[in-house]
Amino acid sequence: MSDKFYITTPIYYVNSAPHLGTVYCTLAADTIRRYQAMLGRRTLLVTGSDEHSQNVERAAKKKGLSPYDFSTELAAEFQREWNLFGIPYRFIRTSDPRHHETVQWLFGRCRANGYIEKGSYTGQYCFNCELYVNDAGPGDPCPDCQRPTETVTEENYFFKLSKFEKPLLELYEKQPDFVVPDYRMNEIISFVRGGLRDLSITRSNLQWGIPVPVEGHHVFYVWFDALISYLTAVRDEGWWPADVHLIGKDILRFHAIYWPAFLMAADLPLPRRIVAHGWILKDSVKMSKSRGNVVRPEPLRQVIGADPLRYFLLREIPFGQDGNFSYDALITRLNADLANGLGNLVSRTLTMIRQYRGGRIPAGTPDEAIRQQAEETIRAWRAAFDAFEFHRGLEQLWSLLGAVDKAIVAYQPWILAKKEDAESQAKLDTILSTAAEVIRIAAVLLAPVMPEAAQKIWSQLGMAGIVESERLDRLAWGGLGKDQAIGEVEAVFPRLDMAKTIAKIEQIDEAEAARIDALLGRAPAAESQPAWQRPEGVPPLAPEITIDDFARVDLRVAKVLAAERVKGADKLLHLTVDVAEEKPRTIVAGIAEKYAPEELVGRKVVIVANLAPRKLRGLVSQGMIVAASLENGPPVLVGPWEDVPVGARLK
RNA sequence: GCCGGUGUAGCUCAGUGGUUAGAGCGACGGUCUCAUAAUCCGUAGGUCGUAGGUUCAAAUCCUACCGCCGGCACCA
Repeated sequence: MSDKFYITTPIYYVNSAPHLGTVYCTLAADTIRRYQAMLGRRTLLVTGSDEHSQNVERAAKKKGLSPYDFSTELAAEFQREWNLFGIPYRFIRTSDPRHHETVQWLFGRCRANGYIEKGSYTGQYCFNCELYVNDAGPGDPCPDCQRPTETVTEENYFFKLSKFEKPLLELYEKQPDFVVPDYRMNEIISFVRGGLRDLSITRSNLQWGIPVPVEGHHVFYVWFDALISYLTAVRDEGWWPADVHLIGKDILRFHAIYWPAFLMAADLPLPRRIVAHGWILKDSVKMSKSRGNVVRPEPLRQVIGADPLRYFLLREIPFGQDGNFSYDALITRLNADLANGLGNLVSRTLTMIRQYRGGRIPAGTPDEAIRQQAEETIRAWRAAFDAFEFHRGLEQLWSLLGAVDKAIVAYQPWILAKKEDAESQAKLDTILSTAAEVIRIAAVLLAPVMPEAAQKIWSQLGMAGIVESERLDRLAWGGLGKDQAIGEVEAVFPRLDMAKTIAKIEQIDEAEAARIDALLGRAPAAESQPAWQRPEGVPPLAPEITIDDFARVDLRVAKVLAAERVKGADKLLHLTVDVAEEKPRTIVAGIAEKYAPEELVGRKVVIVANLAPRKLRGLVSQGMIVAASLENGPPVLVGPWEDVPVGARLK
């Protein structure tokens, strides 16, 4: 087993400020790092900022800053957040000259090994998403943002990803836990089995990026930039390879396929594991800027504290799965588990020790059942944390705490205290020392999850030193000092009032939202009247066109003669339509989810009649049906209000 | 359409062949008093998605179907 442990979070895109999702990932990484440190390893957590992109260029311009200065402000915002959360980290910025060097160096190695090739590429590009849209035709909208794509031809450098199909599959086979959870590993395997295409890794249409060391104006594609920061951060220091790349499930493919392929091409060691977590949903709905339901972390931290938030996120959400966040669930769980559970147990135990034993933890014979359960809990905790199943470890520990609460009631120490016989006094010593010992063990186990609270409990128990310098691999029953004097007793987890707590969070959130808008250079919401907001699902207007542009589009009224489902496709209908031509046309339309074939026959619809034919599922579609829809909404067919002969042109 | 997962008490989930199917939370009733209106006890009566099948015995294995989730394909 290695004595070092290097973990990374993604480097976060400076397009937005930290939100609950990034905080979740970073807190989890911090917990894993602390856990590993308590196993005696040298540890390092790297996080950072991903700064090169056209979006950043644009946002900076809007704010009147250079991309670098804009990014500097945002990078500072991230660092500030991690500082406030008490997370030790090393921060890497992609704009750092050291990083530029590393990327160019890696490019050089891949090239020298024959895995880089020059080629040209023509495709539909979405400037908003900075993505090529596979298989899109001219004028097609972007699948993600619905904005129109533009036809772009670039001479680019390609990474020969296709050569790594086999090596990657061998890697996955040899290391089935390369990707965690296992169902994500399966997804990756089946994706790679489906074949890999070479990857264009340079762009010539932006400036704000890392220059490719060749003639021309190329910069590197974001993924042949961002991923490499994991390497830049620790070059020549012996930390590489990373032990864990902790990421969100949305960027798994880049980490599990591209990244190992880049490293193989450059003859470098591969990271040991890619661990993908799920998304946090707000009230069961995905968080997004357009929905305006993004949860800002600062108000939560300020009102309930970093530790309780850490506990909630790791306990409530089975790691790897999507999880739900709501104020109600948060406060309910914190009150139940932390205030009523752990906090109250510490409080009642220490109070009894003070009242019945003068503030000294008596040396007693342990309660055997509790001792056994405690030792089992330590084992289970280790197993759960090694497998990134934090919620299971926490669950186990809490059932131990519950057992202690039950035992206290069974022993009735308040009655024992009033009896003077030796047997009663011995029993009193047993329950008090047993409870105190469990609390000591809990403090050590919890230290990676709630470092501050664990330290408080540790000190209240009268333990000397720093709880995090304890070794989890040596943790066992019986670590209390003889006749140890306890410290000052104080509530560690105050009970939260649901309504007041939520009100406080929302109040702080208002100011925080405004501060972040200003930081990102977004229009500040006018004070008197709220800024107009585009209704959900309504896409922004396409760029202006002239009448001539419009005249090039030939829209015609057509009548559906026949309709049937297309085999092997959910969304496609095969339509035969009459457009007053010599022969009826075939049109393949993606409306099968909304319209049954039989209800279409005989209807008059509008088609784009002069669209270049396109092959879909083996059928040649000669045109496109006009339908209206919101983003991701069902299409609604458009037809004439009054009857009009087929073949009529729309102008 | 293909691949994978999943469907268990109001909620979140545990339970991979064998006594009357469990936990936590929430709710209701009761209790102790060491404790943060905490703890503890009891109650809540869930066709274990549906229909078949295998078996002495199935929530647990098999088949089909339905719902949901994810990936891919496909579309807009």
